[in-house]
This record gives sequence, structure tokens and C-alpha cells, in this order.
Amino acid sequence: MSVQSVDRALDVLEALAEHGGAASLSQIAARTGLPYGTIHRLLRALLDRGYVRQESDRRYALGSTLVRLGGAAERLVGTWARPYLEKLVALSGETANLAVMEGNFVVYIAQAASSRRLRMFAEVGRRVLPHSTAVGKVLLAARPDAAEVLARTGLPRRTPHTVVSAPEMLAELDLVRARGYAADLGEEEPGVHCLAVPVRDGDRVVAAMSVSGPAGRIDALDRAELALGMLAVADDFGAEVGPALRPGRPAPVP
Amino acid sequence: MSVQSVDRALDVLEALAEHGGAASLSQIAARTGLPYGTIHRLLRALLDRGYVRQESDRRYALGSTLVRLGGAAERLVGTWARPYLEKLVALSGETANLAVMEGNFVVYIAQAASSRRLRMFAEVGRRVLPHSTAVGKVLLAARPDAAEVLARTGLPRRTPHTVVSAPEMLAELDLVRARGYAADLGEEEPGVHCLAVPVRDGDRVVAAMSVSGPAGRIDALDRAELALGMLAVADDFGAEVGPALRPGRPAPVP
DNA sequence: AAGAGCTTTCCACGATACGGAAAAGTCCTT
DNA sequence: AAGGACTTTTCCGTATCGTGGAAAGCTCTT
Repeated sequence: MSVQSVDRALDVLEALAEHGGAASLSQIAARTGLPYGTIHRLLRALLDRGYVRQESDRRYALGSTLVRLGGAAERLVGTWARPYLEKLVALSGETANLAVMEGNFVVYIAQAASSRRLRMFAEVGRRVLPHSTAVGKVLLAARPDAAEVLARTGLPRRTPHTVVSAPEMLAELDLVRARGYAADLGEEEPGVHCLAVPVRDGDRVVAAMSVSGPAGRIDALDRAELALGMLAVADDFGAEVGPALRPGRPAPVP
Repeated sequence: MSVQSVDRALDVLEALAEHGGAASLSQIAARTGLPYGTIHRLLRALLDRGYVRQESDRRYALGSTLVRLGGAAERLVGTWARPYLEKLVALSGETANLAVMEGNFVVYIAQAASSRRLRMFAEVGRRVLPHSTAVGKVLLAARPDAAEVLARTGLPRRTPHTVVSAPEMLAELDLVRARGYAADLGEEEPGVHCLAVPVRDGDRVVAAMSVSGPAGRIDALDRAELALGMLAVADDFGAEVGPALRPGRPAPVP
């Protein structure tokens, strides 16, 4: 139920992105499994529009049109979210993020950085699996099909603390639902702890907001109290812009 | 020599961007001239991949995948350009930008900010008409079809200093070609002056670099001397990464 | 100089996207 | 509330448009 050539063109773009933004035709072929002729034709189409540029060594790289388009998309999402994320920064002193579910992945779509010297690096645009992050757990906890998602993605170990057993994760999701927030205690990145709460549009969870920082500083905070404050911010945000984040369809199966 | 459905899908994305990132199906139809059924099918394909989101009022908006891709593209272009832009900042003390021509527009694709308190705001991703900016004049001066571009875009007045007559602008472009750099003396934004130089790949101008800041500070500098320094930096940059900026096709006519 | 590897072009086939038109849904207006 | 106008979504037969294998053309090694 989609357009083959568009789908493949997007595959090509994403293959480029995963190669750090630049790759040769054969590298793209290896990654996408598409025939050379096809890739070349798609690249020409993207080239004509500035979505891709060709370097002097014939490799292909993501082009400047994407900078503009991505900027527009980011501004769109960012303008809505910024004031609320800044409230979270004020509340916690740590970097705040907004994330949504995209297929089986979690994508960070906006950020407000803490003003502290030691702080989380910008990760707007980053895609991670849900099982090893606080935002992921919140989003997963809201899905009736959480078990299937985990079955599809697996629970790869990211650090010694990552929860790698599906039943254990499902039990933790019950806990998340019960207390209304999720924690990540160095499960995605060693030494980095996070707290996340759901953003609701009515009774539906459409996104998650989190604060993250060095383990020591996060653990020094009263977790339940901070979560309470975060929930208030997230509820305000959800009431204002929730509908705009609502996904078009339930869950694309890979 | 391109793929119809990919081309149209990109038209749809760009139509969305031009509507401020969100638009209804019929608005997209009005802008692209494509039949409803076709647009709907393309939107579904983009929806499935997260390039577009559907809001609760059924309007379509640019999606979060674009944030990720745009970020990757920006990082890519930025990495190449940063060291050179920073040299310009060191040279002038002002914010430096890299811009390319995209169709009839000028797009800023990278920036290095001045460390001064009063400085230009980030404008990566911004699209402006060429006649009212220093980078625009440099890029226009390099095109044999400058007159046609001006005829297509017009020369809308942005400030009291904007040059709004095409013959006058063409005369100024001659001057730009002759002396090798262009100036914008408050023609795009009141009180903001810029100096721009071409980035060459061989004998071809593929981009422009500029420094911009408050009128007083820019005017205090020796313009010819600064331009000379900037040209040296731009030539180095062009020699290293010029080919990657080379546009794929001449100029899409709107 | 010649080869190996990668990129680009070509072309006949048929799968795929097209798009008009009808159905379904939504939102004003009376 | 109910009708009507508009917008969005679905449908389906047809012709077009994209497909991909294979050959030609480059470029950089051995």
C-alpha cells in the first residue's frame, strides 16, 4: 500500500544517512539490496532536486535541500515544544527531550539543553530502540502491542544495565503504567540516567518527554517529586499540541 | 531523465514546506497541480515512512524523519565548511555564512557564529531572494542568466536601501564581477551590512561565503582588505570541497 | 599497459503507478 | 437536527513508467 519507487528513493536517502551522509553507489547497493541500475536512476532523480550531491570522487552525499526541509520540519516541531522543554530544564537543571514512536523506533524530535557545563549532547533526530531508554519505556507502556514490538526489535544489550529479557521488560512496563513515569538508569549509555513521562492527547499517549544527565546529579533529585512536576508540564503540552503529534496509523510492521 | 513518482513526492514535500510545514490535501493540490488521488497515494507513502505526519484535523505536516535526515545533511555540509567559516569569523569578528543557489533562491547551508554579544541570528536553512543579499549578488553575478532570474523573482523591496530596479542591479553585478566581492548595505535587513565572496570550483562559482553584522562594526573595517582575506579563505574552501557543492541541474523554472 | 572494480547507460518487458470517478466522511448552514 | 457542500479517501482498468540484467565506459591499481 505504498509507492515502490518513492519507498526505494527513501531507502537510498536513509542508506546514505546511515553511512554518515556519504557513500558510493555500491555501498548503497550493499545496504539496500537494490540493483545498481535502479539505485543509479533514483540517485539521478534525487540529484536533480538537490536532495543528493555527487562529490568529485563520484560518491553520493546528502544534499542541501534536505537541510532546508529538515530545518522546516524541526522548526515546526520545535516551536511547539520549546517552551515546555525549557520548563523541564528549569525544573530539573538537566537537558530535556521530546520523543515520539516511529515504527518500532523512538525518535528524538526536539531538545532544550541544560545550561550546565557537563550536559547531554544534542540528539535531535536520533533513533533508538525503545527498550533501553526512559522515553522508549513510556511509549512502549502505552501500547497494547508492546510485546510484539519487542519481539520484532529484540532487546539488544547496550550497557551492563540494559534489560535484555522481554518478560522482565513487560513487567517493568506494568510498573511504568502504574506510577506514571519511567526511568533509565544507565541502560542506554553508561553513567547517564533519565526520567520520562508520557504526553497525552486525551487518553492517548502521543509522545514522551524526558530529562537526562549524569547519574550522580539525576539520582540526587527526588525522583517521585520531579516526575510529578514533569507530568504537569507534559499534560499542559499535550493539551496544547497533542493532536498534532498523533500518528497517522497504528504501527508499521517491518 | 528522472523518476516521475519520486519527483512528485518531492513536489509534495516542498509544497508542504512552502505552506509553513503543514497543509491540507487540497492546498497541496492547488500548489502542485497534481490530481487528488495521486497526492493522496504519495502522502500515504511518505506517511508510512514518517516523512509526513497527519494531524487530527487531517492536515498533513512535515514529519520527524525529515528532522533526522536534515540533521545528518546539515552535519555533513557543516563539517566541511566549519573550519573555513571559523577563519572568516576570526578575520572579521562577525558571523560567517555559506550559501548556495537553489532554483531562483539563495539558501544558507552553514554558519559559524561570531562570539560577540550582538550578533546575527542563526539562519541555516533560510531561503532568500538573491537581489537583496551580498551572497545573492555574488551568486547572481556568476550566472549568465542573471537577468532572467531577476525577471522571474522580481526585486521586492525589503528595506529603504534595497535595489529594486533590474537594470541598476545588473550594473551592480558587473561591479561585483570586476572587484570580486559583493556588499549588502542594509538592503535585506535594516542596520545589517554584509560582505560576500564567491567560492569557486575551478572557474565555476558554486557557492558564496559572507560575513554579516551590525552596520557600524562592518563599516569600520577596511572593506577591500577584508574582501581580499575572505577570497583567500573561499579559494581554499573551493579547492577542497567545491565539487561537492556543484549543482546537478542549471535552474528549475517555477 | 592491461586488468579489476566500479559506475553509467541501454532497452524490451510487464509490473506498477496513474487518475477519473464514486464512495465515505466532515463540517458548515438553514 | 437535518440537509447540503466540501474535502478526503478508496477503487479499478489501462497505459505508462519504472525495472533490472547486461554491456559499455570510466578510473584507479598491479
